[in-house]
Amino acid sequence: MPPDAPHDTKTRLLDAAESLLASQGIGNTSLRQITEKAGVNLALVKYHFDSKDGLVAATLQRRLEPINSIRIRLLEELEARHPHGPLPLDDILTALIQPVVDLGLGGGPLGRQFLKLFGRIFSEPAAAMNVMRQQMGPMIQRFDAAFARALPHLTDSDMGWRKMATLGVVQHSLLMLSMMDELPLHLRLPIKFLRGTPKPDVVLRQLVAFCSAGMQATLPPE
Amino acid sequence: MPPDAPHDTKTRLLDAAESLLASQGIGNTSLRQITEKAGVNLALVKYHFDSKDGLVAATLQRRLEPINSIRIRLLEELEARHPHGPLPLDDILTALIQPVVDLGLGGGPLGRQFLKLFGRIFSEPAAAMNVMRQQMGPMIQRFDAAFARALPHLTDSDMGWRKMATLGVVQHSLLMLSMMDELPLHLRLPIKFLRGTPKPDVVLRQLVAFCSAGMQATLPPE
DNA sequence: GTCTATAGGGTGATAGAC
DNA sequence: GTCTATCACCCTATAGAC
Repeated sequence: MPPDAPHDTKTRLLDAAESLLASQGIGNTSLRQITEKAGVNLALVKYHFDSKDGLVAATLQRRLEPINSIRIRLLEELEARHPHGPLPLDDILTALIQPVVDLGLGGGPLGRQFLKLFGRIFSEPAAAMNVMRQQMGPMIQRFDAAFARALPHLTDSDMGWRKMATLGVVQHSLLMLSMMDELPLHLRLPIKFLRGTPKPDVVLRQLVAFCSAGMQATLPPE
Repeated sequence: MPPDAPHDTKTRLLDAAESLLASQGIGNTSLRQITEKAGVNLALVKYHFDSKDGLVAATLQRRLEPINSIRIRLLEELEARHPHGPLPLDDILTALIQPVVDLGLGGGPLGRQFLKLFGRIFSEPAAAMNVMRQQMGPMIQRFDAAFARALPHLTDSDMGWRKMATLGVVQHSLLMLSMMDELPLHLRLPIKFLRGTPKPDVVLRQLVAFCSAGMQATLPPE
């Protein structure tokens, strides 16, 4: 237990869980590892979070909620600046991508930890899926109208494919970035073009450019 | 054990492992579950694959190897058709994406199973990473020259970001598609635009269009 | 809120007989 | 190649004292 560990038991459990879940995955992390790292008694997991699933869900929720709040705030500000007519696509994508990139790469190693956990979310089972439904679902739906205003000529189906692809770009790129400092050099094939940790604004610029172009793609005839 | 189960023990273990690893993830699947499903003695895992990690690696390898062989063959055919000058970007992307989509969605439910396992690869720990290095790394490197010929004006760094984003699109979209028939309706937010299983050529067309546009994106000034 | 103690079960690995 | 049996350890959940 580090000397500056928070005194609140719940927070200590969440911090320890976040770090271990990020580096090992959910299935491979035990409550014993978490409580030991937190310097907290095993039984307190049940008292504060009821079960392992409860702790995992709370860990995800703690970070996702503020990120999604900022996303929606940015989107609302954008809508206020453009009350009529089409919305600038790049600005919508920035509202979607900037908060998670900033929180992940802007701060210290804690943010990186969360990026990794976030990158894993879609691959992990039920516990994570519940958070997806509560946190990500409503957020994405909130963006639907904005995307439709920016690209009014797209069918629902075409738009669906493109939103899925956009989420994939964000998810995968952030997972790769978060793994950078822990992969041995010879395993860094997908990101060997990077020297050191990229700055948030560099990441944002690249991801927005790719997704924006993809969103506006012309489908070839069938 | 189904009546048409293969008689080869190794194959039975690989089949059972593939199905269980896909639906539960690596960390949440035990050797006992796998051997029971395979109708095979627990100790035979050690004999044939030495360890759980060995079995997991072999399971991934069995499917990735033929997919990556086809990818490289398609790429070579493309290069033979265009011995000089720029390569058509969409054709490169098709060579990269078509084999995995076809194997995943073209056949029966077995392919779908693999798609899910494949979609999880990047989130799972060391065992999977070894296969990445052996199977995916060389394959992606093989495509590097082709991409450079198609987009000669891109810097190495810009190209790196775009290749990463492209892999993210493929990885994430296929994972979502493979989860379709198992997610409850109310959890299908990211793919609710789909009715039923999409045909491989529809998926290919959408993914190639998005990635192709993203690859050719114009970066805004910093 | 926090603790001890334990129930009840799962885990991967492996020695050694056939 | 296949089996049984077992080792040594890990797991989550929980009852009940403080």
